[in-house]
Amino acid sequence: MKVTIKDIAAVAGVSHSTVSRALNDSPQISKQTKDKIKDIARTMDFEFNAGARSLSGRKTGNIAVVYKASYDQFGSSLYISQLFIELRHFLERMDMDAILLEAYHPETGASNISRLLNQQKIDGFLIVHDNITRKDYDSIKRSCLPVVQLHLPPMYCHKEELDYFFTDHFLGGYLATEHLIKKGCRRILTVLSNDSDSDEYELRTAGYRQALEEQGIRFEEKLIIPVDCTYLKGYYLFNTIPELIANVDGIFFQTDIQAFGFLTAARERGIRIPEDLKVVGYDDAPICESTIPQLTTIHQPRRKLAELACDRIIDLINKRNNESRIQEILFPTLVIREST
Amino acid sequence: MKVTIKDIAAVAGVSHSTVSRALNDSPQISKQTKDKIKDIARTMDFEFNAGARSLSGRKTGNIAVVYKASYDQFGSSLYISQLFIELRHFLERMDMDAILLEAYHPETGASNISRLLNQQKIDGFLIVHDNITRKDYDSIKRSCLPVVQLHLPPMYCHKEELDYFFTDHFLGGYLATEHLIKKGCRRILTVLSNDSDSDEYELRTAGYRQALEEQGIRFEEKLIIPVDCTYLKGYYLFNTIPELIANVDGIFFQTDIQAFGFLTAARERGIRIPEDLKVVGYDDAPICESTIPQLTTIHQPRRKLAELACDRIIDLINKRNNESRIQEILFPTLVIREST
DNA sequence: TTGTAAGCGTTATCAG
DNA sequence: CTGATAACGCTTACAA
Repeated sequence: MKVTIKDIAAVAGVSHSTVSRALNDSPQISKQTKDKIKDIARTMDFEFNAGARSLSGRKTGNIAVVYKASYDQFGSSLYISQLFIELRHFLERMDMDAILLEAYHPETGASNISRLLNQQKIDGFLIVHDNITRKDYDSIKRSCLPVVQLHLPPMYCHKEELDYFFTDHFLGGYLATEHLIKKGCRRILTVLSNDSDSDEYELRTAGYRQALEEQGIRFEEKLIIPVDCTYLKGYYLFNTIPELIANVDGIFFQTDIQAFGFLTAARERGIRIPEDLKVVGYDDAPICESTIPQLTTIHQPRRKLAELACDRIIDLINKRNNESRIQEILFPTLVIREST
Repeated sequence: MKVTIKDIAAVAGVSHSTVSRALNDSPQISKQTKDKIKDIARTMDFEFNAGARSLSGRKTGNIAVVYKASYDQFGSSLYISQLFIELRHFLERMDMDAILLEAYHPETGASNISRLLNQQKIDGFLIVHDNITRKDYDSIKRSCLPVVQLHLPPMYCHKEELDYFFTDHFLGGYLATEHLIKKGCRRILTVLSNDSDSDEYELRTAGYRQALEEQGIRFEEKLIIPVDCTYLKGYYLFNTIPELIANVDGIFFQTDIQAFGFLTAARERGIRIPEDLKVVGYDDAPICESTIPQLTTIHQPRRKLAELACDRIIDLINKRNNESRIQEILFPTLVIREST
């Protein structure tokens, strides 16, 4: 049935250890036998048995992509699901299989991290979750499996101990606001998500504030509006805070979807964007090109982030450059379209 | 380091085979020793080594969720990514890990199905892909691993050979159209995706046609409009086919996102929905509740589909009721909101 | 350059 | 009811 290295050995007329060495490109096998064996393996459709391989100390070829249960709710998930797609793409190109799972069991609360660790099912962790317990980070460290933290900094672990790749949300907020100011805005509202579970919005707001103050514009608490991260909340902003909108010449939406709803409502009310009011979004979701006018936004370098994270985890698995941590904060960029 | 059944055996003062039996709930072990051993295992944070387990004939605890590369493009992906979330939820509750991957390697074109099969990495396949080669289905069958086909029927395999769960796209098209007719529409346009890669739209259109003809309404080819599956294409329908829209009293959009764009444009033009024109969508994406007016649509039972598929694959893995195939076509349902 | 043999952690068979 | 022991497929000293 399943072809093993012994089968290949029989066909090639060598021992199974020679086959193992040949297929693993051991330097101590002559090119000739290597080629012969590889040829046979190919024609026999051979693949190493994953279980046996991991048992005898090799790698499993699996990487766990650990995410937060709340990402599954629609809304916050747009950016994240795009990020996962990128991650899978890069892992696939590196011949790694991705096990995608929530960090904690939805019913029992048991840690999937420690389960995978103990089951020895994987070679490393990509963590897209800011709320992993200190205990879990410690278990991972004890196991000596590599971890790369993505997207958000961990709450219960010192960042210094980890390899990570984040994007600079402060800078994103700064860039968006600076752009509005450059375009002549003097009174700028910012709308953010009231998702209390994550502090990226705080950082963006801090960047917003800094840009204002650098340009000598007074920062006002009341111009910070937290609402649900939905199209409709953006749409109905005219109803919820009419007096604020009337007295403002620029709005920085911290999610594209909110901006989308707002732009639609503005058009219906005959408010000209960008002439009467300028609007910037955040994320550069595909939907940005669908808005009318097209939305100026902050691009999060999700592909680059995925690529760096995948390259790094593979390096760590192969024990390359693993003496010190690599920690990088990627810069978001401003994408100017029609709404400013 | 890693705790094994031998470690537990040492602590318990029994042989490692007793431990194995106890933890696997073998009936031939006394309740007393069983409890003792399970206790020790728990306090030692024991988990079976996955590799060793699968080597010696047991299951891997992994299920492959195989999808089509084109699903990663935004647009078609909304429904699919929701379906994946549901699948992961159910698998997780059954203590199975999901390996999510494209059917064919994006660069080499090599089959991931046969790779996983030969590597013996998984216990079964959930296939969300209508274009798997006959060869791959044959390999799976030869391996005796269970498969469940979801969402779409396979093109290169007789459906009779498979367990599957689909939804009835014909019925969906029928229900949408019948509803419009009941609401008084006599001239009904249908807008579908021009994604040539999949025949769900043909089926929906056939259902549309049948509903028309049953009610004695003439079917007209020119009322079938294939466009890209995007918000903007829906929005600009007024520009692309103005004369058709002017002469129609109902539109059946075969994707919600197109309907969404259209509703926005209609509102801007002062066309009253549903008074002047009635609109039905398809999918029941979360976005339906965000449209103004809220969109009447066809709900695809994605949760039920995921649940049935996961239950079935687990049964098959455990060799329960596996003498014959289970094949079920789920009924979509009409969700009436404000647009009709 | 290649072969032999031990070992990885588990399950299963066979005795007792 | 429990314990030895072989076997699963692979890697890796150690020998030749």
